[in-house]
Amino acid sequence: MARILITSAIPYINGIKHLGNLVGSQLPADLFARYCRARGHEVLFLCATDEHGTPAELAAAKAGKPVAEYCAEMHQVQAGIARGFGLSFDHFGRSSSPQNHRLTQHFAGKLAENGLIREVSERQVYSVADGRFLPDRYIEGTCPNCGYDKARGDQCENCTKQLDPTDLIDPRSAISGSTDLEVRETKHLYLRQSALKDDLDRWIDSKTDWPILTTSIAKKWLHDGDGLQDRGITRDLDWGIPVKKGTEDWPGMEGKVFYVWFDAPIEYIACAAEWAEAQGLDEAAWQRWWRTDKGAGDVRYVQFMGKDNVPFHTLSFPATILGSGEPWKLVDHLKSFNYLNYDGGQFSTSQGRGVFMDQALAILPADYWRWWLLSHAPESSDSEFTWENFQAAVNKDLADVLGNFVSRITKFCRSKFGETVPEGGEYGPEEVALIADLADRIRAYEGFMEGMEVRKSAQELRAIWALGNEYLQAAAPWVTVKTDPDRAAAQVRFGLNLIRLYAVLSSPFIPATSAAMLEAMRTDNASWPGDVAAALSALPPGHGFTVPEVLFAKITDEQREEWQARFAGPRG
RNA sequence: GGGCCUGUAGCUCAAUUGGUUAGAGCAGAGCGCUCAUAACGCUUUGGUUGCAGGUUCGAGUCCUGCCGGGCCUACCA
Repeated sequence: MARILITSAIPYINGIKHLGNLVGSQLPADLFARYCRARGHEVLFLCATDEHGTPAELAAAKAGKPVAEYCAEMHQVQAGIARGFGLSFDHFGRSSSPQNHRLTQHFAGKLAENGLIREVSERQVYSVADGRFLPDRYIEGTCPNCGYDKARGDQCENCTKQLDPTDLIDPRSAISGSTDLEVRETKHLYLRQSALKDDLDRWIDSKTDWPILTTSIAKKWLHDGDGLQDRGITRDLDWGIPVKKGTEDWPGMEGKVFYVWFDAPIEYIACAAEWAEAQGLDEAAWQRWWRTDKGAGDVRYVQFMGKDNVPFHTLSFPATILGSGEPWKLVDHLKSFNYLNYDGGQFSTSQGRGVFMDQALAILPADYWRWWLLSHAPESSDSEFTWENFQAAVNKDLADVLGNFVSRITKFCRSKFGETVPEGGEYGPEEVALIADLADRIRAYEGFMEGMEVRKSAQELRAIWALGNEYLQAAAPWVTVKTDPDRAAAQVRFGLNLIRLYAVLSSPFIPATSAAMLEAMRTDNASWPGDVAAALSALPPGHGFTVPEVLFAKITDEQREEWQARFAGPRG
């Protein structure tokens, strides 16, 4: 039994996430966590909301609420939706937790002790009307290069020229539109990532089995231009973790907070501390997952995220950990995903384009979405959601191949033998042959799941389902029942046992349906089929069952057209 | 501008890392079955692997150029 620590990139607090966000981190992480648990491993699966930063402050202001209150509410909303999707976090924490405050300040203190923090005085744009410093992207003006009047302070979206906010003609605040801007001197802390460049480089080089997407992004940042740059880790904001050196004040940094990208990954650790506290456990309980000197030596740590998060997880966060000089666990495997597009364009939170998690759940049960998203996960390149593809794939895979299999065998049994696993007959050569085929495919499925090859896993699982229909077609119990009732009884018994087997194998993908299948079979035996022959005798003759409701109703053309129209425009 | 990824059947994707005749699922066609959600099974039609060159006994795979799509480029997160 292995010990596996799993984290999903933590979703930002300013609103409900769309399906593209879900498929890039939380959902595949949940698939892996459920699989690892099903295999009997000890798993700690953590996620949280990422609550700091300018967008959170602005979203709260827009909602007319204090930012702390807004974040607390949105955390509850996101937690509820996560439950709705069956995301099996051991804990869903908050980056604003007291635990994260302490740990973030602790790491900053250690980094300072080790000479890896430097103070930098810089000049930044301050908006008098907004009462705040403005990040470059929150300053708008006319592009000096092309004359576009909505150029942002970091780059002109029209001509793509890189800009400095002071380059803009007639600059204004993107928040309030105010032109009452001035440049003020302010002091910030920088993490000396450049000093850790060689350590990080060697570490990345040792990760030969990571996705190319992951290592190429890391390499680019390490070697591009002058190499890895130091990064500012503080901001002039109200909402965030106050800058402290461990538990001590940091002279000159009063009123400043840590930058969200400094404290967000540390929340992975703090979340474990939150989990322990919520479980009534002591410090040692979470440290054995995170401190290699306190029991985490045998932990395998896997992270899941979209490609946009890769630099922070391959460089910034490892720099924080390595730089602390303390024996914290570094990530062992980093699974990154491309983007899911929506009907010819990108999903967009800011533009309200696509299907959002709450809307998805309002339309269909989570398992429909889980199956489609995972079986189309954007692993090798960006992938695309279309309603036609969604309807066709879900109807075929879930309703026809799996759902109908369960229907045909349970209903046939009920009509010929009653709602009891029939007695009589024995498994013959056909069943033995199928057991061998199943075993081959199950072993392949395990290999793909362990390798986090999501699409291939789904493909293999579907092939396993299809074997059931092939078997029934060949066995034809509706024929043998007339000539050789014992033979028919054995065939039906085999088919009913396949339902239980499928429930177990499918549980990482479609947990709610798997549970319904086990319930219909009136069993709580969800043990993984190491011995496939034994697994197919788990339900003995005489065992009662229930014919379940249709597991997956088909998506009709009318529904699809209605949804297509409803989600064509921006979210209302 | 620079870097990285990507282009394979009508659609969505594979191809053991340079090795026989490029494979699956869906959609299409034909046949079979009648237990089942008009479901299932079997058979089958689809390819000049974006284009043009090159290296090699051999290229979807490596190199060069061109065309298209995407991402990143460090103060959104």
